[in-house]
Amino acid sequence: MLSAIMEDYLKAIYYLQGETDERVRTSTLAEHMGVEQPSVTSMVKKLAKRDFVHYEPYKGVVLTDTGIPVALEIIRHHRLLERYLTERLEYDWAEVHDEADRLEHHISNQFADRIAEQLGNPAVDPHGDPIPTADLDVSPPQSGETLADQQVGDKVRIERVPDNDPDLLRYLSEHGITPTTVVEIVETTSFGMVTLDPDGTDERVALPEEVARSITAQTLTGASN
Amino acid sequence: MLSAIMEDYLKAIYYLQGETDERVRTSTLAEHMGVEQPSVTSMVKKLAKRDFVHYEPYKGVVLTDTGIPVALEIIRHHRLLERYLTERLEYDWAEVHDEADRLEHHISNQFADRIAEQLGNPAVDPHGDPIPTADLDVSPPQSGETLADQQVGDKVRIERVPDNDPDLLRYLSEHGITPTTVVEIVETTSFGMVTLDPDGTDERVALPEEVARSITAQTLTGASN
DNA sequence: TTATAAACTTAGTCCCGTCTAATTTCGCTC
DNA sequence: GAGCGAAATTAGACGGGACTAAGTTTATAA
Ligand SMILES: [Mn+2]
Ligand SMILES: [Mn+2]
Ligand SMILES: [Mn+2]
Ligand SMILES: [Mn+2]
Repeated sequence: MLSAIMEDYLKAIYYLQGETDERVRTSTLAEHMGVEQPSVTSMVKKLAKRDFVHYEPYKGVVLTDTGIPVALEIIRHHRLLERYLTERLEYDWAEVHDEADRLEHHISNQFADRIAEQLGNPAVDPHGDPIPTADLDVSPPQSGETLADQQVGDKVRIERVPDNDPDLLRYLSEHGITPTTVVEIVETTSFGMVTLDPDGTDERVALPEEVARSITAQTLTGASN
Repeated sequence: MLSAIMEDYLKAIYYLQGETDERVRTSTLAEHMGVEQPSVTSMVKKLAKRDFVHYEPYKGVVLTDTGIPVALEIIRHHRLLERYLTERLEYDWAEVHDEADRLEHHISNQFADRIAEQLGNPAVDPHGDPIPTADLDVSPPQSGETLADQQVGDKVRIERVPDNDPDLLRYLSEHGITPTTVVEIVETTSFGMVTLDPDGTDERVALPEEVARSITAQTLTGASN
């Protein structure tokens, strides 16, 4: 009916168009999928012919109302699998992404619903990303803020971390940083380094600003308090 | 590395060549895979070039020592998944086959080992088929006998049932026939009907001889006792 | 307003796994 | 050992998804 590859394209388009429904450019999609641009052009034409995306040559693509639920279904599968693997099959949160990225295309909705039930219908995956419900409602991001937006002295609660970099995930969990962790910003430098103090420990954790910008967090108290 | 389709061919060849290492003919394989003969010829050439099978034109194929472990790995995945789905995710034994037949190609060995561990390394799947161990040892069939080989009055213990016919599986479980069930043969007819009495109940269960021949069973006591 | 670089699409090729139609080989009977 | 039907193979095509090379379009900036 719809190949695993096509599903990955739809998922990527969903992710890249973000909240703002921006058109996703061929080059962006090519970069993200790890293929050359002509492969993308050829694929988006097929997706457009089957009405999963609006495609305007030279302008990019946007998901249609047909495409969105397909993307959300796959995302639901992915995040439920990640949660199930970590909670029930003793996977480390750094390992789950690749396994989930394959299996998401091959489990039935029944399978997804069963593991959701086993887990008590969790709202978020191990990286803090929201899990769409069975009828594909997805909660909006709690805040748009990232660790890079903070001032020295701010205390913030980590919301979500990127899920596709095992090394980073291992580093973060080794230093006690996971979603719901509270950290204080202890230093920011002009050359792009952010230093954190997790939870009231004395440990310092340093992150490049680009990484800090990929971690979202909710402000608890400002430096002014 | 090896496509899901190729894995299914190898699994089919393993199944069809059976214990006896008979050559599997193109037509048999085509029938079993639900494809036309030229598709099989073309595929077995590819498998032969990659040394998974010995192929002799017009004579058929046999798995090589390279091909056998690949087939066994997939069979291990399949049967572990069936067991996991029935035991942990509330699937009915009639439903598990199709889900397992897809997922078997996409779970990692790590995933398989984890669910095996969760289940306590079971020896058989829900249909009574042996599950190869992590190092791919597979126990030989307990006996070669089937329900069609029995005499009236014999008591036998059901060993394994075919796993790919949901209607049959539903029928059997509704009438209390599963692996390890003990049944008595109460009637066999010249026109190919076998009637059973499960376990000491008064219920009669009738099966066509062809179906009876697909169910293996171990003789407990003969009519002469 | 036009030149130029970057982005994008088109054209053509390849491998995969399937198909139909045509041909060859096998195995058996006479 | 010739003939014949069944089984298998070869030939050629197609859709999926990728690639490289070549040609367009767009955006930008002189
Ligand atoms: Mn994927
Ligand atoms: Mn995740
Ligand atoms: Mn399969
Ligand atoms: Mn089975």
